[in-house]
Amino acid sequence: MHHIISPSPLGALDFAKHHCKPKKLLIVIGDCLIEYRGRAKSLLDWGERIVIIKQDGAVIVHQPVMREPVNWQPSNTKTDFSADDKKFIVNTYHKHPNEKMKLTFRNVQMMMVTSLKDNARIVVSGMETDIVEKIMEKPDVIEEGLRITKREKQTKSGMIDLYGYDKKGVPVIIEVKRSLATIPAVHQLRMYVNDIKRKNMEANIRGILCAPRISKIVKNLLEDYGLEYKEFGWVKEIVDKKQRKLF
Amino acid sequence: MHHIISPSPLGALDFAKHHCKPKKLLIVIGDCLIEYRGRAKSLLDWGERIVIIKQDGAVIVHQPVMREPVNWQPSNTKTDFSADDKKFIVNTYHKHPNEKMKLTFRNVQMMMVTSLKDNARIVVSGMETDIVEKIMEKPDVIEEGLRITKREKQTKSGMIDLYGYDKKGVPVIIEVKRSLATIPAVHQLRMYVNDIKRKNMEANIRGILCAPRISKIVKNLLEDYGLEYKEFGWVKEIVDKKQRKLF
DNA sequence: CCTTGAATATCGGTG
DNA sequence: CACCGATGTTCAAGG
Repeated sequence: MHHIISPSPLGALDFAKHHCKPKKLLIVIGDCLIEYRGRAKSLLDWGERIVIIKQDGAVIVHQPVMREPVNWQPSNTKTDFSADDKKFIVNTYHKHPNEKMKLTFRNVQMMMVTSLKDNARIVVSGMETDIVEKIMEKPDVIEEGLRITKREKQTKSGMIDLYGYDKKGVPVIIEVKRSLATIPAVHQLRMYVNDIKRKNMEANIRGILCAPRISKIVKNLLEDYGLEYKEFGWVKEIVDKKQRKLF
Repeated sequence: MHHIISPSPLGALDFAKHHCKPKKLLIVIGDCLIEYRGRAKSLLDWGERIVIIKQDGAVIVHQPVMREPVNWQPSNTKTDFSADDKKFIVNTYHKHPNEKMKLTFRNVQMMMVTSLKDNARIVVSGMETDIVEKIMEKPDVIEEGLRITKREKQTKSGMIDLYGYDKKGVPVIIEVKRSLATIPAVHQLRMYVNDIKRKNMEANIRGILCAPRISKIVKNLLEDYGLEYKEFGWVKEIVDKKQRKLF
């Protein structure tokens, strides 16, 4: 791990050239102006930010607030450095899509280079897949007597999450949302149901939107279209099952 | 700006307690294990990462690769520190939604505290709003003789982007997508058209999906529902207009 | 490679 | 506060 405090622009360039090799991670903190051009175009006026150039070439720029980076480049971005006696400049280039970002520093507070070792992969649970799996395993959580026959069935209108029959043998289509269900989700479910109705020449098909909660407008839409809502509350049980071995 | 290299766990705690006050920004680089519980649940095994605690309380954790943080907390998160002679521990708590994240460090490479000043706001152009504005200004880019009468009109099914009449006086509904148009977008447009048809007792209403490109499945869907597609090519002109004063 | 949909999405605007 | 849609969304999975 190497670092330098308050280098001059040429000092910063020297540090970058000397230490910043492939597979190294560089952090620069300083006062910069940022121009981006690619899928869109942006300009960010002077201000003090943190810039991280990661070991895979990804570049992220953080202002002192907010979770999101204000500017960035994805993995496999090429970076080069230049300077004169007033400015230290970082240029980044990416292909497919073509994008470039230029950072012009008029002051650098600190730079550091290191190489981090991290082979761990995060394990997350409680997401839509987990909920779908839970319903597959034990369809009674939706409705007594429900049988699931297919998962992620392809239709002309897109993919549906679950397909099966209720205890009376009526076909049931289920769309799962792990958070607040949206209006497009209702339209999507309605299209699924219509497609199946048309295809099977079958008028009696149920569509169920399964989510922890829905807004009033979504509730009304479902009613208008003869669709149903099943609240699938907080998935504590699912999370605990998957995480038992982790914690 | 203060920093410390390779502190012991208790040294790290001392540094954090001494320097980390509100409105300060803290960076910790070290080997840690991370547990998160909130909307979902996650576990990340030991590895070397960069942790940034921002001046608004946001916390982001970056592995040495990828653009996205592996773990995080949003703005207004509370953080506290503790340690024993083996471990340095960072606990973070957030409300609405309730979430907590615990970082356990078994080694710290570096810590630094600073306070960054950045009042700049990024200016981005080339996005959907710009495209909608462009069409408002000069509807001929969509079709000769088109008149736009309303923007972001509220309907029962949601919001539509643009509403107007073609040169023959036929009502036209336009949905704008700045990138690849999705299947839900088609459903949405279809619902808009149906709503207006029903409300106005008017059978002849056109729906146009406006996007730089569409997939085959979306093209087929549009045809099935009697909707239209208008390619709105790369928005260089728009970008240039808005950015002329910036660059 | 392209297409599709999820995300601890995040974030801003509006009622 | 809840709701809604855009994002330079990013990312992984499947065809």
